[in-house]
Amino acid sequence: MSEKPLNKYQQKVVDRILERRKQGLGIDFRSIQQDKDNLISQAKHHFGHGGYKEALAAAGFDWQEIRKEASDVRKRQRHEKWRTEIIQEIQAMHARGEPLRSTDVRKGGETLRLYKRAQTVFEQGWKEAVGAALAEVGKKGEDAGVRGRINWTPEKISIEINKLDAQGTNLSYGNMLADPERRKLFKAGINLHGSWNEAVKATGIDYDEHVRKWMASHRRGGEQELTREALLDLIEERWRSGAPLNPSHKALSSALSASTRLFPPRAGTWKRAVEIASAERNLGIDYQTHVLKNIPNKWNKESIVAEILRLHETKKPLHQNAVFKNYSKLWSAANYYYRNEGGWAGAVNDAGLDYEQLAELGRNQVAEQRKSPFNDPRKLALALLDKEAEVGSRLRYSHIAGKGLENWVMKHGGIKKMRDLMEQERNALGENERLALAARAGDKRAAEQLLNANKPFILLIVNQHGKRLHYDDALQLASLGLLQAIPRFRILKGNKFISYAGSYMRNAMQREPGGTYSGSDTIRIPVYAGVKESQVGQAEAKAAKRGGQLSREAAEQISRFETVENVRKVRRVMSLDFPIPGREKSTFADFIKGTDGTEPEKTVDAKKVRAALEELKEEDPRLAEIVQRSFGLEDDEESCRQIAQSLKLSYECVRQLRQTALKKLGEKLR
DNA sequence: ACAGCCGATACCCCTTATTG
DNA sequence: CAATAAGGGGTATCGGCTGT
Repeated sequence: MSEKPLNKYQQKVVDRILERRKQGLGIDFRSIQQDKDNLISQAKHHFGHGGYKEALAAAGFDWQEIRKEASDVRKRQRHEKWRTEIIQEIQAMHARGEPLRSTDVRKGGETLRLYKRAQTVFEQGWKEAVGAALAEVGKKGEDAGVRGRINWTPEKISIEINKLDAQGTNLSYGNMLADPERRKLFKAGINLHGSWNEAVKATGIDYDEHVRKWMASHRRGGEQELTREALLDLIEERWRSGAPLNPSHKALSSALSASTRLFPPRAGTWKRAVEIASAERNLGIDYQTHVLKNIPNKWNKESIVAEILRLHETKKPLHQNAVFKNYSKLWSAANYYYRNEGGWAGAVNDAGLDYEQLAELGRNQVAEQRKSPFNDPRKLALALLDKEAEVGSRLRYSHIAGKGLENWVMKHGGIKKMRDLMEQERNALGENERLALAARAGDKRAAEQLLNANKPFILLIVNQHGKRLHYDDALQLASLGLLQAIPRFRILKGNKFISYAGSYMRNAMQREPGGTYSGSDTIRIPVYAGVKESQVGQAEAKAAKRGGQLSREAAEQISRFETVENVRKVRRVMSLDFPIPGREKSTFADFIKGTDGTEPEKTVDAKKVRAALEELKEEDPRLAEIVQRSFGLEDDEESCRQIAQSLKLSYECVRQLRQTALKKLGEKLR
């Protein structure tokens, strides 16, 4: 803030500043730099310390203000640019037929980014952006389903109902309920009028009449609404020819609907139709004995009471909503048989229970069930661990900013706190579960460790479920199964990894060998791993030589894998170095399973194994030989088939003998 | 090497709408 | 109605960049 008069150089600088200003150029630091103007260095030179700041002051500008002004300008420019980008993108989305409602675009990913940006650029946010975008193509936001929240009033409901009616929409309860588009209106109608029926009636439409008309006009092609006479004819004819007359019979569907129209009121109309036919045509049908007896009806008061008691014993909620939803047959039966005794409540009371009390209990129970598990911060921490594994890096706020998890995280003190809790929970996990998380996050070594650590378990599963397969195949399938389980494993569910993986392993092996499993699912690896890897390697090398083209020979070698992806996948699995029963003798102990299968991970001292093996040799040298050869204790390990060939036994026989041998060894090691 | 700037993003909190 | 999800506003921090 120099009060001193300016020298001529300084004056020149000030003039240049004013000149820029006059031309509408920016006079903030950045703009000048961007224009490669030497004004800054001039100012520094002539104004000394403080440089440009001083010069600005001398020119009568406040540095802070100029800065702010400039940043505002940039912001405006940026926003202007965004504005067109956003509008273009929305139009493109609209053209692609993608949903434009804020609830849809806010779900995450690119659209969420677009949405947030629209919020900063447009004063009224997303809604305005969509409106502007669609206005350019001559449409309104409503066309894309965008609408604000609706404060429903009876008037609005009536207007909407009238609109739908004019469009020829089926206003029946079932149709409204089924259609998510109309759900809001439907719910609002029920809320404000007590029932949908009332809502429609309040609009001045006769609900029953409407539904009847609609049904009639939408009758499937060719079907004619039966006349009264035709209906009676039909009943008579069926009765005389001995055809079944019970209403559940398929051939009677149109007759049934006609009966509701011809013989109202609705309930029991079929019965009435039959009775009328019987009376007018002198058929002498007794509905009760001739028709109803054909209907397999398990319900009566007794069975209803029994069913209620059964449900009560299994602690199922018995308030009417739950029963209506879960046991609709029981519900309608009870309401029918107890129609004069208080309906469902009457039935429950008849079962000797207190309905009011049960209803209260049931409601509470349901409310409890509905409560999110995340009320427990530890559960939330587990979910976050899963999430972290899913994204594969340290969990950031943006990963959970999808509102659902975010709200819970906030409720429990923010993400920093949750990170601590996550760490605690992680430490409380078992080794397998920790490894599974790491593996899911993309840690190859963790996957490898997981395989190694569970070797005994894999062997156990292979022995139990891989009987129909070549042993080595089974081993590969089982280990693939374990790997498949990794990305789908969720800590939150509270399962042990190994029990979860078990089902994948079993599934993998139980699939038909040679079956058409392709793509990202299981691949069957038919032969010995090392051989296959070298085959694949060779094939790829040859392919590379030919500039990516596989020779016929090479293609044949790998053709079992069907696709290049599968070949790669095989390579990946191989590179995990799955431990085919080892060449190092000391690892053998790992393969002996406990006979009860409860502690497959228990390992045994190698020396003891050797002793046990010697013992076995005494008892049954053939068993010992099979074990030695199949696990390569003396020499290279051999497959069951190889051993079978040299012993002149069948493959299956050798496999069984090996199993027996392992079992015996296991017992000796106890 | 260090400080300051700046835009973007991370983080947080409170209000309001929706849901069951 | 209670529980949950969405809406929307704010401050703090990050990380790239520049000038000293």
